[in-house]
Amino acid sequence: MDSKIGAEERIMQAAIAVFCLRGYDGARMQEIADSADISKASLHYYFRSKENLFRKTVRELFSSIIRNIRSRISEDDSIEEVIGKLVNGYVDMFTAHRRQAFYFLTELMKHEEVLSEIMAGLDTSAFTGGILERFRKEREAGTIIDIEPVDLLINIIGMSVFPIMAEPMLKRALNLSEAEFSNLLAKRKPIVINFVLAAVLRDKP
Amino acid sequence: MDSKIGAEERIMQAAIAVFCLRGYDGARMQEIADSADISKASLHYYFRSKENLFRKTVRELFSSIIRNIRSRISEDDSIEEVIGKLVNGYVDMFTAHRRQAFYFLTELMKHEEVLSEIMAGLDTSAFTGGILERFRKEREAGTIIDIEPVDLLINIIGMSVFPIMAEPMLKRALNLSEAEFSNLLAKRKPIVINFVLAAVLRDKP
DNA sequence: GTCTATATGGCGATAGAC
DNA sequence: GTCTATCGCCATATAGAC
Repeated sequence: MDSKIGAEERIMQAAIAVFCLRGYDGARMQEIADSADISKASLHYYFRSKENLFRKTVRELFSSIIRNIRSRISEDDSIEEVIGKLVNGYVDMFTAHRRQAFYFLTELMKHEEVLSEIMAGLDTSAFTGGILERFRKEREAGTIIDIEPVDLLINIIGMSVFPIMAEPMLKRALNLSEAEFSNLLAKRKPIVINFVLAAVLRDKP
Repeated sequence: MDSKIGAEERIMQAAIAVFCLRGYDGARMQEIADSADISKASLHYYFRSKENLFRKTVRELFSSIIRNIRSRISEDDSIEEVIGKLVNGYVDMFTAHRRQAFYFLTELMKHEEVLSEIMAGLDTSAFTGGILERFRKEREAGTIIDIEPVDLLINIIGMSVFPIMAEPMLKRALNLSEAEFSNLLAKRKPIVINFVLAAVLRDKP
Protein backbone atom coordinates (compact mmCIF):
# COMPACT_ATOMS: atom_id res chain seq x y z
CA MET A 1 0.00 0.00 0.00
CA ASP A 2 1.30 3.43 -0.97
CA SER A 3 3.21 4.75 2.04
CA LYS A 4 3.43 8.30 0.74
CA ILE A 5 -0.11 9.06 1.83
CA GLY A 6 -0.98 9.46 5.50
CA ALA A 7 -1.38 6.48 7.81
CA GLU A 8 -5.01 7.23 8.53
CA GLU A 9 -5.88 7.27 4.83
CA ARG A 10 -3.91 4.07 4.20
CA ILE A 11 -5.77 2.35 7.01
CA MET A 12 -9.15 3.40 5.64
CA GLN A 13 -8.35 2.02 2.20
CA ALA A 14 -7.01 -1.21 3.64
CA ALA A 15 -9.99 -1.57 5.96
CA ILE A 16 -12.51 -1.07 3.16
CA ALA A 17 -10.75 -3.69 1.06
CA VAL A 18 -10.55 -6.23 3.87
CA PHE A 19 -14.09 -5.67 5.16
CA CYS A 20 -15.46 -6.00 1.64
CA LEU A 21 -13.54 -9.20 1.07
CA ARG A 22 -14.12 -10.94 4.40
CA GLY A 23 -17.17 -9.27 5.92
CA TYR A 24 -17.13 -7.77 9.41
CA ASP A 25 -16.75 -11.01 11.35
CA GLY A 26 -14.27 -12.50 8.90
CA ALA A 27 -12.06 -9.41 8.83
CA ARG A 28 -8.89 -9.51 10.99
CA MET A 29 -7.32 -6.41 12.43
CA GLN A 30 -3.94 -8.01 11.71
CA GLU A 31 -4.71 -8.27 7.99
CA ILE A 32 -5.85 -4.65 7.87
CA ALA A 33 -2.70 -3.58 9.70
CA ASP A 34 -0.44 -5.61 7.40
CA SER A 35 -2.21 -4.29 4.35
CA ALA A 36 -1.72 -0.72 5.57
CA ASP A 37 1.98 -1.32 6.41
CA ILE A 38 1.48 -0.53 10.04
CA SER A 39 1.41 -2.43 13.33
CA LYS A 40 -1.78 -3.67 14.92
CA ALA A 41 -1.11 -1.38 17.88
CA SER A 42 -0.88 1.69 15.68
CA LEU A 43 -4.11 0.69 14.06
CA HIS A 44 -5.77 0.81 17.46
CA TYR A 45 -4.07 4.12 18.12
CA TYR A 46 -5.85 5.70 15.14
CA PHE A 47 -9.19 3.92 15.42
CA ARG A 48 -10.00 2.85 18.95
CA SER A 49 -11.80 -0.38 18.11
CA LYS A 50 -12.76 -2.66 15.26
CA GLU A 51 -16.37 -1.54 15.43
CA ASN A 52 -15.38 2.09 15.27
CA LEU A 53 -13.23 1.44 12.22
CA PHE A 54 -16.08 -0.49 10.67
CA ARG A 55 -18.50 2.38 11.11
CA LYS A 56 -16.09 4.85 9.58
CA THR A 57 -15.54 2.64 6.52
CA VAL A 58 -19.24 2.09 5.97
CA ARG A 59 -19.93 5.80 6.12
CA GLU A 60 -17.09 6.52 3.71
CA LEU A 61 -18.09 3.75 1.31
CA PHE A 62 -21.73 4.70 1.15
CA SER A 63 -21.16 8.39 0.56
CA SER A 64 -18.63 7.60 -2.15
CA ILE A 65 -21.15 5.33 -3.88
CA ILE A 66 -23.75 8.08 -3.69
CA ARG A 67 -21.31 10.58 -5.14
CA ASN A 68 -20.45 8.11 -7.90
CA ILE A 69 -24.03 7.42 -8.91
CA ARG A 70 -24.95 11.09 -9.06
CA SER A 71 -27.13 11.58 -12.03
CA ARG A 72 -25.35 12.03 -15.34
CA ILE A 73 -28.68 12.97 -16.79
CA SER A 74 -29.60 16.47 -17.88
CA GLU A 75 -33.00 18.08 -18.22
CA ASP A 76 -33.03 18.16 -22.00
CA ASP A 77 -32.11 14.52 -22.62
CA SER A 78 -34.83 12.61 -24.44
CA ILE A 79 -36.53 9.78 -22.55
CA GLU A 80 -34.59 7.31 -24.68
CA GLU A 81 -31.34 8.96 -23.64
CA VAL A 82 -32.40 9.03 -20.00
CA ILE A 83 -33.06 5.30 -20.00
CA GLY A 84 -29.84 4.59 -21.89
CA LYS A 85 -27.76 6.59 -19.44
CA LEU A 86 -29.46 4.97 -16.47
CA VAL A 87 -28.69 1.45 -17.67
CA ASN A 88 -25.12 2.38 -18.56
CA GLY A 89 -24.62 4.12 -15.24
CA TYR A 90 -25.95 1.33 -13.06
CA VAL A 91 -24.16 -1.41 -14.98
CA ASP A 92 -20.85 0.45 -14.86
CA MET A 93 -21.20 1.29 -11.19
CA PHE A 94 -22.09 -2.17 -10.04
CA THR A 95 -19.48 -3.75 -12.26
CA ALA A 96 -16.82 -1.54 -10.69
CA HIS A 97 -18.10 -1.85 -7.11
CA ARG A 98 -19.70 -5.27 -7.09
CA ARG A 99 -17.93 -6.47 -4.01
CA GLN A 100 -18.58 -3.28 -2.08
CA ALA A 101 -22.26 -3.22 -2.97
CA PHE A 102 -22.54 -6.81 -1.97
CA TYR A 103 -20.75 -6.34 1.30
CA PHE A 104 -23.04 -3.46 1.97
CA LEU A 105 -26.19 -5.46 1.47
CA THR A 106 -24.85 -8.31 3.56
CA GLU A 107 -23.89 -6.23 6.54
CA LEU A 108 -27.16 -4.33 6.25
CA MET A 109 -28.97 -7.61 6.77
CA LYS A 110 -26.81 -8.74 9.68
CA HIS A 111 -26.39 -5.46 11.54
CA GLU A 112 -29.42 -3.53 10.41
CA GLU A 113 -29.77 -1.51 13.60
CA VAL A 114 -26.17 -0.32 13.67
CA LEU A 115 -26.19 0.73 10.05
CA SER A 116 -29.52 2.51 10.14
CA GLU A 117 -27.98 4.83 12.67
CA ILE A 118 -24.80 5.28 10.65
CA MET A 119 -26.64 6.19 7.49
CA ALA A 120 -29.27 8.37 9.12
CA GLY A 121 -27.22 11.48 8.43
CA LEU A 122 -26.51 10.76 4.77
CA ASP A 123 -28.38 12.36 1.90
CA THR A 124 -29.75 9.57 -0.26
CA SER A 125 -31.76 11.67 -2.69
CA ALA A 126 -28.84 11.73 -5.11
CA PHE A 127 -29.19 7.98 -5.33
CA THR A 128 -32.27 8.31 -7.49
CA GLY A 129 -31.52 11.81 -8.71
CA GLY A 130 -34.38 13.60 -10.35
CA ILE A 131 -35.24 10.44 -12.24
CA LEU A 132 -38.49 9.69 -10.49
CA GLU A 133 -39.71 13.20 -11.17
CA ARG A 134 -38.78 12.87 -14.83
CA PHE A 135 -40.64 9.56 -15.15
CA ARG A 136 -43.69 11.13 -13.55
CA LYS A 137 -43.71 13.91 -16.14
CA GLU A 138 -43.35 11.53 -19.08
CA ARG A 139 -46.14 9.43 -17.70
CA GLU A 140 -48.41 12.46 -17.42
CA ALA A 141 -47.47 13.60 -20.91
CA GLY A 142 -48.35 10.14 -22.19
CA THR A 143 -45.02 9.45 -23.88
CA ILE A 144 -44.60 6.33 -21.74
CA ILE A 145 -47.09 3.78 -20.51
CA ASP A 146 -48.99 4.12 -17.24
CA ILE A 147 -46.49 2.80 -14.70
CA GLU A 148 -45.42 4.00 -11.26
CA PRO A 149 -42.09 5.81 -11.54
CA VAL A 150 -40.68 3.73 -8.69
CA ASP A 151 -41.62 0.48 -10.42
CA LEU A 152 -40.04 1.57 -13.68
CA LEU A 153 -36.85 2.52 -11.88
CA ILE A 154 -36.73 -0.77 -10.01
CA ASN A 155 -37.26 -2.68 -13.26
CA ILE A 156 -34.37 -0.86 -14.89
CA ILE A 157 -32.03 -1.29 -11.93
CA GLY A 158 -33.06 -4.91 -11.46
CA MET A 159 -32.31 -5.95 -15.03
CA SER A 160 -29.07 -3.98 -15.00
CA VAL A 161 -27.75 -5.03 -11.64
CA PHE A 162 -29.13 -8.47 -10.89
CA PRO A 163 -26.90 -10.54 -13.20
CA ILE A 164 -23.83 -8.71 -11.91
CA MET A 165 -24.67 -9.36 -8.28
CA ALA A 166 -25.89 -12.89 -8.80
CA GLU A 167 -22.99 -13.92 -10.99
CA PRO A 168 -21.64 -16.71 -8.75
CA MET A 169 -25.07 -18.32 -8.57
CA LEU A 170 -26.19 -17.67 -12.16
CA LYS A 171 -22.95 -18.95 -13.66
CA ARG A 172 -23.57 -22.33 -12.10
CA ALA A 173 -27.34 -22.38 -12.61
CA LEU A 174 -26.91 -21.70 -16.32
CA ASN A 175 -23.82 -23.88 -16.65
CA LEU A 176 -21.71 -21.14 -18.18
CA SER A 177 -17.94 -20.81 -18.06
CA GLU A 178 -16.25 -17.67 -16.76
CA ALA A 179 -15.63 -16.50 -20.33
CA GLU A 180 -19.14 -17.24 -21.51
CA PHE A 181 -20.64 -15.34 -18.62
CA SER A 182 -18.43 -12.26 -19.11
CA ASN A 183 -19.43 -12.30 -22.74
CA LEU A 184 -23.08 -12.43 -21.79
CA LEU A 185 -22.69 -9.50 -19.38
CA ALA A 186 -20.77 -7.43 -21.93
CA LYS A 187 -23.57 -7.71 -24.45
CA ARG A 188 -26.44 -6.90 -22.11
CA LYS A 189 -26.49 -3.08 -22.05
CA PRO A 190 -28.21 -2.53 -25.44
CA ILE A 191 -30.43 -5.53 -24.85
CA VAL A 192 -31.73 -4.11 -21.57
CA ILE A 193 -32.16 -0.64 -23.05
CA ASN A 194 -34.17 -1.96 -25.99
CA PHE A 195 -36.20 -4.17 -23.70
CA VAL A 196 -37.17 -1.22 -21.53
CA LEU A 197 -37.94 1.02 -24.48
CA ALA A 198 -40.09 -1.68 -26.08
CA ALA A 199 -42.04 -2.00 -22.86
CA VAL A 200 -42.60 1.66 -21.97
CA LEU A 201 -42.72 3.73 -25.15
CA ARG A 202 -46.16 4.62 -26.45
CA ASP A 203 -44.93 5.45 -29.96
CA LYS A 204 -42.44 2.81 -31.02
CA PRO A 205 -39.64 3.99 -33.33
CA MET B 1 -36.78 -26.92 18.40
CA ASP B 2 -38.94 -30.04 18.00
CA SER B 3 -37.22 -32.78 19.98
CA LYS B 4 -39.33 -35.59 18.53
CA ILE B 5 -37.27 -35.67 15.36
CA GLY B 6 -33.74 -37.04 15.39
CA ALA B 7 -30.82 -35.06 16.75
CA GLU B 8 -29.04 -34.99 13.42
CA GLU B 9 -32.05 -33.48 11.66
CA ARG B 10 -32.55 -30.95 14.47
CA ILE B 11 -28.94 -29.88 14.19
CA MET B 12 -29.20 -29.43 10.43
CA GLN B 13 -32.26 -27.20 10.78
CA ALA B 14 -30.67 -25.19 13.57
CA ALA B 15 -27.41 -24.86 11.64
CA ILE B 16 -29.13 -23.62 8.50
CA ALA B 17 -31.02 -21.02 10.50
CA VAL B 18 -27.96 -19.78 12.36
CA PHE B 19 -25.64 -19.78 9.34
CA CYS B 20 -28.24 -17.85 7.33
CA LEU B 21 -28.65 -15.32 10.09
CA ARG B 22 -25.02 -14.78 11.07
CA GLY B 23 -22.95 -15.97 8.13
CA TYR B 24 -20.21 -18.56 8.48
CA ASP B 25 -17.81 -16.46 10.52
CA GLY B 26 -20.54 -14.94 12.67
CA ALA B 27 -22.17 -18.28 13.50
CA ARG B 28 -21.36 -19.81 16.91
CA MET B 29 -21.39 -23.53 17.52
CA GLN B 30 -22.90 -22.77 20.94
CA GLU B 31 -25.89 -21.02 19.37
CA ILE B 32 -26.44 -23.90 16.97
CA ALA B 33 -26.22 -26.37 19.84
CA ASP B 34 -28.63 -24.38 22.01
CA SER B 35 -31.04 -24.00 19.14
CA ALA B 36 -30.97 -27.77 18.56
CA ASP B 37 -31.43 -28.55 22.28
CA ILE B 38 -28.16 -30.38 22.50
CA SER B 39 -24.73 -29.82 24.00
CA LYS B 40 -21.84 -28.37 22.07
CA ALA B 41 -19.97 -31.63 22.56
CA SER B 42 -22.75 -33.68 21.02
CA LEU B 43 -22.80 -31.34 18.10
CA HIS B 44 -19.16 -32.20 17.46
CA TYR B 45 -19.98 -35.84 17.92
CA TYR B 46 -22.41 -35.71 14.96
CA PHE B 47 -20.49 -33.30 12.73
CA ARG B 48 -16.78 -33.40 13.31
CA SER B 49 -16.09 -29.72 12.71
CA LYS B 50 -17.74 -26.40 12.00
CA GLU B 51 -16.56 -26.47 8.39
CA ASN B 52 -17.95 -29.94 7.87
CA LEU B 53 -21.32 -28.87 9.26
CA PHE B 54 -21.22 -25.81 7.03
CA ARG B 55 -20.64 -27.89 3.92
CA LYS B 56 -23.50 -30.21 4.75
CA THR B 57 -25.92 -27.31 5.30
CA VAL B 58 -24.94 -25.63 2.05
CA ARG B 59 -25.47 -28.82 0.08
CA GLU B 60 -28.85 -29.38 1.74
CA LEU B 61 -29.98 -25.79 1.26
CA PHE B 62 -29.04 -25.63 -2.37
CA SER B 63 -30.68 -28.86 -3.36
CA SER B 64 -33.86 -27.90 -1.50
CA ILE B 65 -33.96 -24.59 -3.36
CA ILE B 66 -33.55 -26.42 -6.66
CA ARG B 67 -36.31 -28.81 -5.74
CA ASN B 68 -38.51 -25.88 -4.75
CA ILE B 69 -37.98 -23.93 -7.97
CA ARG B 70 -38.71 -26.90 -10.19
CA SER B 71 -40.75 -25.73 -13.08
CA ARG B 72 -44.48 -25.40 -12.49
CA ILE B 73 -44.85 -24.82 -16.17
CA SER B 74 -46.43 -27.32 -18.56
CA GLU B 75 -45.93 -27.75 -22.30
CA ASP B 76 -49.35 -26.45 -23.29
CA ASP B 77 -49.29 -23.21 -21.31
CA SER B 78 -49.46 -20.11 -23.51
CA ILE B 79 -46.42 -17.83 -23.51
CA GLU B 80 -48.39 -15.35 -21.41
CA GLU B 81 -49.06 -18.06 -18.85
CA VAL B 82 -45.43 -19.16 -18.88
CA ILE B 83 -44.21 -15.65 -18.10
CA GLY B 84 -46.88 -15.17 -15.46
CA LYS B 85 -45.95 -18.39 -13.71
CA LEU B 86 -42.27 -17.57 -13.88
CA VAL B 87 -42.70 -14.20 -12.20
CA ASN B 88 -45.02 -15.63 -9.58
CA GLY B 89 -42.66 -18.52 -8.92
CA TYR B 90 -39.51 -16.47 -8.52
CA VAL B 91 -41.16 -13.79 -6.42
CA ASP B 92 -42.74 -16.36 -4.10
CA MET B 93 -39.54 -18.36 -3.77
CA PHE B 94 -37.29 -15.44 -3.02
CA THR B 95 -39.82 -13.91 -0.68
CA ALA B 96 -39.95 -17.13 1.30
CA HIS B 97 -36.21 -17.81 1.21
CA ARG B 98 -34.76 -14.34 1.01
CA ARG B 99 -32.33 -14.80 3.83
CA GLN B 100 -31.15 -18.16 2.60
CA ALA B 101 -30.67 -16.98 -0.98
CA PHE B 102 -28.77 -14.00 0.30
CA TYR B 103 -26.60 -16.01 2.58
CA PHE B 104 -25.87 -18.26 -0.32
CA LEU B 105 -24.69 -15.49 -2.58
CA THR B 106 -22.59 -13.99 0.17
CA GLU B 107 -20.79 -17.17 1.09
CA LEU B 108 -20.34 -17.94 -2.59
CA MET B 109 -18.37 -14.73 -2.89
CA LYS B 110 -16.29 -15.26 0.23
CA HIS B 111 -15.57 -18.97 -0.11
CA GLU B 112 -15.94 -19.49 -3.82
CA GLU B 113 -13.41 -22.31 -4.07
CA VAL B 114 -14.92 -24.37 -1.27
CA LEU B 115 -18.43 -24.05 -2.59
CA SER B 116 -17.61 -24.78 -6.20
CA GLU B 117 -16.46 -28.16 -5.03
CA ILE B 118 -19.53 -28.71 -2.86
CA MET B 119 -21.94 -27.96 -5.64
CA ALA B 120 -20.08 -29.76 -8.38
CA GLY B 121 -22.22 -32.85 -7.88
CA LEU B 122 -25.59 -31.11 -7.91
CA ASP B 123 -27.91 -31.06 -10.90
CA THR B 124 -28.70 -27.45 -11.67
CA SER B 125 -30.68 -27.94 -14.85
CA ALA B 126 -33.95 -27.90 -12.89
CA PHE B 127 -33.06 -24.37 -11.89
CA THR B 128 -34.03 -23.08 -15.31
CA GLY B 129 -36.31 -25.94 -16.22
CA GLY B 130 -37.22 -26.24 -19.88
CA ILE B 131 -37.79 -22.51 -19.98
CA LEU B 132 -34.87 -21.60 -22.18
CA GLU B 133 -35.96 -24.18 -24.73
CA ARG B 134 -39.49 -22.80 -24.69
CA PHE B 135 -38.26 -19.24 -25.25
CA ARG B 136 -36.13 -20.44 -28.14
CA LYS B 137 -39.16 -21.99 -29.83
CA GLU B 138 -41.33 -18.87 -29.36
CA ARG B 139 -38.53 -16.76 -30.76
CA GLU B 140 -38.25 -18.97 -33.85
CA ALA B 141 -42.02 -18.99 -34.30
CA GLY B 142 -41.96 -15.18 -34.14
CA THR B 143 -44.48 -14.83 -31.32
CA ILE B 144 -41.90 -12.93 -29.28
CA ILE B 145 -39.21 -10.45 -30.27
CA ASP B 146 -35.71 -11.46 -31.28
CA ILE B 147 -33.99 -11.84 -27.89
CA GLU B 148 -31.60 -14.43 -26.50
CA PRO B 149 -33.52 -16.84 -24.22
CA VAL B 150 -30.92 -16.36 -21.50
CA ASP B 151 -31.30 -12.58 -21.59
CA LEU B 152 -35.07 -12.79 -21.41
CA LEU B 153 -34.86 -15.13 -18.43
CA ILE B 154 -32.36 -12.88 -16.64
CA ASN B 155 -34.58 -9.86 -17.25
CA ILE B 156 -37.55 -11.66 -15.74
CA ILE B 157 -35.64 -12.96 -12.73
CA GLY B 158 -33.90 -9.62 -12.22
CA MET B 159 -37.10 -7.61 -12.07
CA SER B 160 -38.77 -10.21 -9.88
CA VAL B 161 -35.94 -10.83 -7.45
CA PHE B 162 -33.87 -7.66 -7.25
CA PRO B 163 -36.20 -5.55 -5.09
CA ILE B 164 -36.64 -8.45 -2.67
CA MET B 165 -32.91 -8.98 -2.26
CA ALA B 166 -32.00 -5.31 -2.21
CA GLU B 167 -34.73 -4.33 0.21
CA PRO B 168 -32.48 -2.98 2.99
CA MET B 169 -30.67 -0.73 0.53
CA LEU B 170 -33.65 0.27 -1.61
CA LYS B 171 -35.81 1.14 1.37
CA ARG B 172 -33.32 3.78 2.41
CA ALA B 173 -32.42 4.96 -1.07
CA LEU B 174 -36.09 5.57 -1.87
CA ASN B 175 -36.92 6.87 1.61
CA LEU B 176 -39.75 4.41 2.12
CA SER B 177 -41.09 3.09 5.42
CA GLU B 178 -41.34 -0.61 6.13
CA ALA B 179 -45.07 -0.53 5.37
CA GLU B 180 -44.70 1.46 2.18
CA PHE B 181 -42.05 -0.89 0.89
CA SER B 182 -44.08 -4.04 1.61
CA ASN B 183 -46.97 -2.45 -0.17
CA LEU B 184 -44.78 -1.73 -3.16
CA LEU B 185 -43.52 -5.32 -3.26
CA ALA B 186 -47.02 -6.75 -2.93
CA LYS B 187 -48.22 -4.86 -5.99
CA ARG B 188 -45.31 -5.69 -8.26
CA LYS B 189 -46.23 -9.11 -9.67
CA PRO B 190 -48.80 -7.94 -12.28
CA ILE B 191 -46.69 -4.88 -13.03
CA VAL B 192 -43.67 -7.00 -13.88
CA ILE B 193 -45.74 -9.46 -15.91
CA ASN B 194 -47.31 -6.70 -17.97
CA PHE B 195 -43.95 -5.02 -18.41
CA VAL B 196 -42.42 -8.20 -19.80
CA LEU B 197 -45.37 -8.93 -22.06
CA ALA B 198 -45.33 -5.37 -23.40
CA ALA B 199 -41.66 -5.76 -24.22
CA VAL B 200 -41.61 -9.20 -25.83
CA LEU B 201 -44.96 -9.89 -27.50
CA ARG B 202 -45.12 -9.31 -31.26
CA ASP B 203 -48.92 -9.10 -31.34
CA LYS B 204 -50.12 -7.01 -28.42
CA PRO B 205 -53.51 -7.90 -26.96
C1' DG C 1 -24.96 -40.91 22.69
C1' DT C 2 -24.86 -37.28 25.85
C1' DC C 3 -22.97 -34.65 29.11
C1' DT C 4 -19.32 -31.43 32.06
C1' DA C 5 -14.90 -29.87 32.20
C1' DT C 6 -10.85 -28.60 29.96
C1' DA C 7 -7.35 -27.99 26.46
C1' DT C 8 -5.77 -25.12 22.67
C1' DG C 9 -5.43 -21.37 19.81
C1' DG C 10 -6.57 -16.99 17.90
C1' DC C 11 -8.31 -12.42 18.20
C1' DG C 12 -9.13 -7.62 19.89
C1' DA C 13 -7.21 -4.61 22.82
C1' DT C 14 -3.60 -2.54 25.98
C1' DA C 15 0.93 -1.52 28.43
C1' DG C 16 4.89 0.55 28.16
C1' DA C 17 9.57 1.30 25.95
C1' DC C 18 11.48 4.24 22.42
C1' DG D 1 3.43 8.05 16.68
C1' DT D 2 5.17 3.59 16.29
C1' DC D 3 6.62 -0.46 17.90
C1' DT D 4 7.07 -5.38 20.67
C1' DA D 5 5.17 -8.01 24.09
C1' DT D 6 1.37 -9.48 26.55
C1' DC D 7 -3.23 -9.67 28.66
C1' DG D 8 -7.84 -11.44 28.73
C1' DC D 9 -11.45 -13.42 26.46
C1' DC D 10 -14.00 -16.40 23.75
C1' DA D 11 -14.58 -19.95 20.17
C1' DT D 12 -13.57 -24.49 18.36
C1' DA D 13 -12.49 -28.78 19.58
C1' DT D 14 -11.40 -32.80 22.74
C1' DA D 15 -11.12 -35.89 27.02
C1' DG D 16 -13.33 -38.71 29.74
C1' DA D 17 -17.16 -39.87 33.05
C1' DC D 18 -21.83 -41.68 32.81
